[in-house]
Amino acid sequence: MGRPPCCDKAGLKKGPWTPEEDIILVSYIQQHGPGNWRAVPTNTGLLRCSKSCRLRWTNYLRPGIKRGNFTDHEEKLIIHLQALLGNRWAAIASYLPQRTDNDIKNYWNTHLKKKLKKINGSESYSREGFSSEKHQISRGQWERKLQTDIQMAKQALSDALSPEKSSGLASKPRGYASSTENIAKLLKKWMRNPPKPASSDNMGGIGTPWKENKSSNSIEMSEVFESLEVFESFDSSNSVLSQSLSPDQARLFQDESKPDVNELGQLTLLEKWLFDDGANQGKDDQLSDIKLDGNAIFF
DNA sequence: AAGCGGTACAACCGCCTCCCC
DNA sequence: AGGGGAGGCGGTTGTACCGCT
Repeated sequence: MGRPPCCDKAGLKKGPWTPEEDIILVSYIQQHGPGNWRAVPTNTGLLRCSKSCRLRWTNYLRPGIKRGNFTDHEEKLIIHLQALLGNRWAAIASYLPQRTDNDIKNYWNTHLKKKLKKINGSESYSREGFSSEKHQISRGQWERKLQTDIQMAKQALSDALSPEKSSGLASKPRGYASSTENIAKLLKKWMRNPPKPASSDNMGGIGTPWKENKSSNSIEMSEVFESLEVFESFDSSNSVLSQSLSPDQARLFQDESKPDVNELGQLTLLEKWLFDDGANQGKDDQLSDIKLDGNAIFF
């Protein structure tokens, strides 16, 4: 007797999630908190496998997720981090707490890959990312850019990890109201744009009612951009990176096309900077306020 | 106006890692 | 210490939408 399959094919529903399912999932998580995903389908009656529930939550329903266009800064940060970490989307996503790994992965595959190919030409860009030997940006420039982005990421990360500022990512069972609002919002949209009657809907679903209506998001998004513009103006003139790096350490950031043992060191260093550098808390406090406001706008 | 191709993104699949017994 | 199971992760696919011809 093997292990009970987590995704028992028989009787399980696949395909797009319906609003009803979302509501059931969210209300369950409101009560019990995320985790113990195996118990979720059993306790909720959802005909979904535990993985599917977890994925739906983490990629879509979780509070604090920012949707829509990626900002320039986010884009650059992703590019830098991808160069550093390779296709470790979860690790990259941890530096952009409002984005999911899936989102980042999709964005990379659909936008950035092509963009970088265009910019750098096929020679200097490989499937893994940059080949830094041929990278056109000089090391100094690149370090400065990275430094700026790291400052941003640091703040975002500390916000996400800070209990009082966190938008509820921690595993506390309470505090998922924003998620409910999220659902309510989506439901409104869904009511406004009800799905076309599916002629051959044998998946049991109702098509893809959830596709974000891009035009109807314009107001929200402009607000988001407003708040991020402050982000953009963030002055990162301190040279944390160059000051805290020995030449050897700095070299770690140079050649990166394939994750290897060194890379763990890189990640550790990166995280060290993100967490340890408390010298710029003044700026960070400003940013925290901005971000809090931003969250208030999002949800 | 219709058809077609490209793009974006949600969701699935299968492997891997970590934790618990 | 070893095995089993749950959760996590990255790659890939399916499909709806959009713009161009």
